[in-house]
Amino acid sequence: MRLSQFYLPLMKETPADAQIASHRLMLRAGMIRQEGAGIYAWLPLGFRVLKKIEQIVREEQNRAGAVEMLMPTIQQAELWRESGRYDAYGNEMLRIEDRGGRAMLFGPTNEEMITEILRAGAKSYKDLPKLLYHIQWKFRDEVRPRFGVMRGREFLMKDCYSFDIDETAARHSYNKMFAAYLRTFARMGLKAIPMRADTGPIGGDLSHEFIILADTGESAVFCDKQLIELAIPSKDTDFDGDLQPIFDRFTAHYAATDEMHDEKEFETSVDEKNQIAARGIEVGHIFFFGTKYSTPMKATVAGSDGKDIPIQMGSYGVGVSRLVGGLIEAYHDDDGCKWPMAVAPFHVGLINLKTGDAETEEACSKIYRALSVAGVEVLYDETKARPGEKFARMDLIGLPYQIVIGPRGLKDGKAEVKQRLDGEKSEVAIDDVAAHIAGLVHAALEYE
RNA sequence: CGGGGCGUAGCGCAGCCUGGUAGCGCAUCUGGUUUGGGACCAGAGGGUCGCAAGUUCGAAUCUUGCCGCCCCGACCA
Repeated sequence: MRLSQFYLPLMKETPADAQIASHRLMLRAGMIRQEGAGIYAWLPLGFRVLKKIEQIVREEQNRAGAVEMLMPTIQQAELWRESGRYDAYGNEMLRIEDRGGRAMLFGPTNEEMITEILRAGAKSYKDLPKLLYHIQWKFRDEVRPRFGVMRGREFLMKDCYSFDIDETAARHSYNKMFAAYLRTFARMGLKAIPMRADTGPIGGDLSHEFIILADTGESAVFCDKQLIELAIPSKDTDFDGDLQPIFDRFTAHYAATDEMHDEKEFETSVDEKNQIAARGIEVGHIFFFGTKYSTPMKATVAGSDGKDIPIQMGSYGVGVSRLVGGLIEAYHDDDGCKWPMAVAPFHVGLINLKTGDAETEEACSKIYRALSVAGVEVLYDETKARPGEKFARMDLIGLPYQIVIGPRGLKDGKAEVKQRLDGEKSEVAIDDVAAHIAGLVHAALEYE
C-alpha cells in the first residue's frame, strides 16, 4: 500500500482526553476516531490490526473444534424475558423500540439467542456436544466508558458457547477453550495468565479470566512467576483427546485477581522470589454455568433413556477490540506502537527519503514489488514529507521493520533496516534487502 | 449512579473574573529557500465561541435550562 493512497490522519500532539498509552497512541496513529462516549470508528490502520486479531482468534477457535456462525446485533426483548434477564440486566442494556412498538435491544451478549438456536435444532443427546461461536459487535451501556477501546460501550467480541449432555462432557468443552485461549493469546505475542474467577452461584472451579500483565491494567493481580514460563500447548494438540493435563498444569500455581485474592494462601503457596503482584488487563473469560439458561428456556435433549435432560452450557469470551488496546499497552514506547508481527497492520514500512529522486524511487519500487510478490504487507512512504517526519511517523505507527532508502546509502548500494521492537539498525545490500526482509517476516509469522 | 471538571479553528490552549463584535502555537493551502530524525521565510484560508432562552444599547464573557465530553470512585469483555 502506498501511503499517499492510504488514509492515515496522524496527530503530532496528544489529545487531552486520552489518559493511557494505548488510547493516546491509537488516536495519534490514526487507528480510531471517537464518535461518542465509548464509541469508536475504526480507521484503516486500526481496522487492519482488529482484523488480524480476529483472524487469530478464529483460527484457534476452529482448531479447537468450535464452529463459526453469526448472530444479529439486535435482539427481541421477548427472548430475554424467557431467561428472566430482560428485567435483571439493568441499565447496561441498550433498549430500543421498533416502529411497531416492540421492545428490542442491542445485544450485550448472546446466551439467550444461542440457547434458543440450539433448542430449535438439537433434540437428542446424539446431537451433542456442540461448540458454536461468533465474532460480533456488542453494546453495553457502561456507566463509565474509558481508556478508548479498552473499555468502550460498543466492542467486538468473540463469544463461544458449549452444549453438553453432562458435567463431565462440559468440562472437556471447557478444557478445549482453556487450551485454545492459551494458544490464541500466545500467537499475538501476549502472555495471558488464566486466573481463577468468581463462579457465582454455580460454584466449582470452572471459571477463569485470562489476564495480561500491564502497568495500566484495570485490576490488581497476583500470581506465581512459574505460570509465565509454562510452555503453551502446541499446534498439533489433539483437542479431542485428554486436555485435563493442560488444564492441571496451568492451574497448579497460584493466580488470582484482587477480588479472588487470598493473601495468606499467596504467601504460603508461592515462593517469595516467584510472587508477582502486578496490574492486569482481562482479555478473555471462560465460564461454565450449567443449566442456568437451558432450564428456564426449556432447552433440553432426550437422553438415552428417552427422558428430557437440560443442556449443560458454558460461554467463552475474548475481547477482540479490547485486545488492540491491550497489545499496545504491552508493546509501545514513547515514540509509538511496536507491533508484534502477527498483529501488525503492515509487516514492513518502506521509506523513500528523497521522493522525486529517480534512483531512490526506482530502488524503492523494486523492493516494494519484490516484497509484495513475496506476500509481505508493505506500507510504502513515497510522500514528499521531510525525512524526520517520515521516521517519526513510521515509529508512531510501529510496523515491525522499516526499510530506509536514501541517496546516502544508495551510493554504497545499501539499504538501512530498522527493527522497531529494539531499535536495532543494520545495513543490507540493496539487491538483497527484499529477500532478507521477506525471510525475517515469514520467520516471525511462523508459530508452534 | 455519587463527586469534580471541561465545551472557543483539525489538535493543544488563551480570552470569561472586570460585557464593546475573537486570538496564540501546531496543522492546512500558496510561493520561495531547504532536505538522513517532526525545517525556515513570506503570505493565505478556516470559528453562528456546544445548543436554547433571558438580562443588556451590546454577550465567548453575566443568569437559567438543556446537550455533549472527560476525570476520581462504585461496576464490567
